[in-house]
Amino acid sequence: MDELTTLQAEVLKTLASPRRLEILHRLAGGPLGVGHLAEELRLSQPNVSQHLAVLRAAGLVEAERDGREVRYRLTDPDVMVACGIMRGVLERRLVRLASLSAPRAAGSLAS
Amino acid sequence: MDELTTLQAEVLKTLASPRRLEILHRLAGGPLGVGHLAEELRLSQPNVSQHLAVLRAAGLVEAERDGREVRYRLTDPDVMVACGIMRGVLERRLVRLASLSAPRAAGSLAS
DNA sequence: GGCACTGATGCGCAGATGCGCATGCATCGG
DNA sequence: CCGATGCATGCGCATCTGCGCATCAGTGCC
Repeated sequence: MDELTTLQAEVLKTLASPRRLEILHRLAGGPLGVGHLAEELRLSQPNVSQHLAVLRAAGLVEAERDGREVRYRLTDPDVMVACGIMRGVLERRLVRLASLSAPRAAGSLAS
Repeated sequence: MDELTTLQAEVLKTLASPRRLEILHRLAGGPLGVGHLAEELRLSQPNVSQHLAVLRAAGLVEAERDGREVRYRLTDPDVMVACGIMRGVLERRLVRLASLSAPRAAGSLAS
């Protein structure tokens, strides 16, 4: 029905991978080559390349040749802002879970 | 490696469905019963129920019985804020695509 | 208790995804 | 031209997901 919703689901599906999230986080610090990413993330080069292809197809990253290397960079940093908000929510959730199992250790001030 | 990243990927995977996104958007307007959702979204009741179960497992919604009905509501509205940001990005992207195919009709002011 | 209503669950199939692995393609140096 | 480097692609398999359908379970009314 709503095309925007469909598109958003596609993008979210692309983001819904720990490896791709890691890749994006690295790219948030600046453009990087495939080999560099593969080394830092301890992943095989083909694997990283595939994930980057997926991210590129979703329009989340852009590629640019620089000599023999191919530099990838974030297309739209705002996406990472959205991810950051979500991370904040999840962090709070983890803290909450931790304080439930050990109330006197954490934020029991609230009660 | 990073547990937060893994958790985030799980949540994103849960969000990566047009139907679930629609459900969340409806719930953003207030708690609703399963049948109500199914009717509005033109989906079968079992289907909606399954999606709600998935959303509940991810901690995105919470359920509460009210008589025979089961009211579902958003656990954390901030998640929808993140979704909103992403929607904004995608909207802009769609506009950009439209203006590329018909430059004189849209935001050609920029040039 | 019996019945109607509302929601949850089990099952099976079709389609999609992620991964490792081997291989193909482009670029640069000799 | 040839080898080396850096990246992309194709393939096959194991796994997962979403959906429809039928059925089960909880609740309230009579």
